[in-house]
Amino acid sequence: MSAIDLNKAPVPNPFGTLNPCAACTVRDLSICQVLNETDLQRLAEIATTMEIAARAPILDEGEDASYLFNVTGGTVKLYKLLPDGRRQITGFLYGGDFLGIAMNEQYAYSAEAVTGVTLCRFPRKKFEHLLTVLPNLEQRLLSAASNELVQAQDQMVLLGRKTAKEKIVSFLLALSRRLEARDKAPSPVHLPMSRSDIADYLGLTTETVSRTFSALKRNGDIRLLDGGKVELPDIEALTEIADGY
Amino acid sequence: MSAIDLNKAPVPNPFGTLNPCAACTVRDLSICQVLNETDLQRLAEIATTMEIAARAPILDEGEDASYLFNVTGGTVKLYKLLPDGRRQITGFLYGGDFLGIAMNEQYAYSAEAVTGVTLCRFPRKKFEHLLTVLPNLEQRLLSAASNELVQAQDQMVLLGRKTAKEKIVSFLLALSRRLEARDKAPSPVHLPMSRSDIADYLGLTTETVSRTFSALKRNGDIRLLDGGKVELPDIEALTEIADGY
DNA sequence: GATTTAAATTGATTTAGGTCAATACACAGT
DNA sequence: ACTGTGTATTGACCTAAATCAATTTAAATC
Repeated sequence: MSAIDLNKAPVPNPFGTLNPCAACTVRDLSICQVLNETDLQRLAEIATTMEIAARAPILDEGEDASYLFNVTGGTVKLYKLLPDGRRQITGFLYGGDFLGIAMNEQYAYSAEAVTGVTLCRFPRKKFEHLLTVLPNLEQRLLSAASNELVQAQDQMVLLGRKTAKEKIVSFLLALSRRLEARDKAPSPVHLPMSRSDIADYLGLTTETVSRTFSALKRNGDIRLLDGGKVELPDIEALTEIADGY
Repeated sequence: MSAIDLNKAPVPNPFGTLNPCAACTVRDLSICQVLNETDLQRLAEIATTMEIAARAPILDEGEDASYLFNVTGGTVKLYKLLPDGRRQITGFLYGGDFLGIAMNEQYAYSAEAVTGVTLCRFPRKKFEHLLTVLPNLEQRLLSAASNELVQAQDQMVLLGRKTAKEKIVSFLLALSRRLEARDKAPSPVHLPMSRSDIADYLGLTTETVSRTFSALKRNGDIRLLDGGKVELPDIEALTEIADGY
């Protein structure tokens, strides 16, 4: 059974026959950005908007890849498991991110909602057909894949060669840069995920994550606010820490 | 100055006005596989074949990404450096692999020839233009990017969560599977790269790589032949080791 | 607001893999 | 064959982060 069946059923389009994209708050951040009204309509026709509760599974590694998704709100984690339960989180997705570039006939990883999540779901076959007739969209997807690969390589450097402190600071800075890229203040950053998720993303344990946060706090490098917010008082200084100067 | 300038000058097409692709031994493994005669000719028109000596640089991180490449022979390593010299090798490329999917205006990593290497070089602007008129090629590139992303995620699991032994065995098995995918015997595998390269690929030190090879050998899990060849006597058993059962 | 329950933090101890150092080996050049 | 230079291996020791084990804090649930 598909993991998605465990979740709330697709939400009926609240705009009746209207294009749901009209109300999409992340359109300009997503792959839809390159589509004109006509083409957007064609994509909307194969899309279903959905809401997923926090902690609910979205898809499971190895499952037939029947659907692709656009994350329109909330935070999603992607992860892979080893047989004995060791887990590596390969990425976090936020509003505007596309879910499903990296796969073949089966999903190559599992995905789970970290917070409440809203998604735009596309049947894969139909989506792939659209790709063949919307060259803009295919180009945009290639560009997204290219960016993801660059990020993946940075993450390999982090996992293979950085210390715990450098890993944590790199992670915080990546979130900060993401805010900047969207014309928001680079600090504070929000951490919707648990210490254990952060640990599994950075190749550490929860204890080491916690200790490292405490040490950074003690040293004045960061300030832990409530609601999972972290203030970065000196981003320059943090950048030096992240790259181990 | 471009790293490529340090290498041997481009080799004049040895086939005169003939399409050099006619003699390409890895055409069916590369992105060219999807092109018909006419389109292949168009790609060949913007291509220059080159030979790079072992250890010579091919491109440098941060440099303007003026060229893209097809590896037609030999082994290439891709890597990123931290300011203090720590190195992470993000991948090895072999005949048929495409070099340059993951980048923006500048190269996101450095590339160096491990062995003597033959390349097919494309000016990026011209290549990108060709993409817009050869939809097959763009599709193939997207599919290549997707596969690379899947591989990158596997590598994150390896770097973040596997033990030294699991890392080494996973690496050997990946090479073995590559041989199988090309209808060759899955053992022995060839290791053209140094212990230090393997270490920087797996997030280990040369000493640990060496010790782990020795332990695997002592245990009969592998046999070290000369010429950098490694025999894998029981691939089933190694697969269990690689995933930590 | 009181009561569970889960998540985060901190402490004590262990260990896998790193570091430092000394051979051993391989092969390129004479 | 001999010699030199870089690479690989092995040994002794050390340390960053993991593991094991309490607490403390925060967030649900009644």
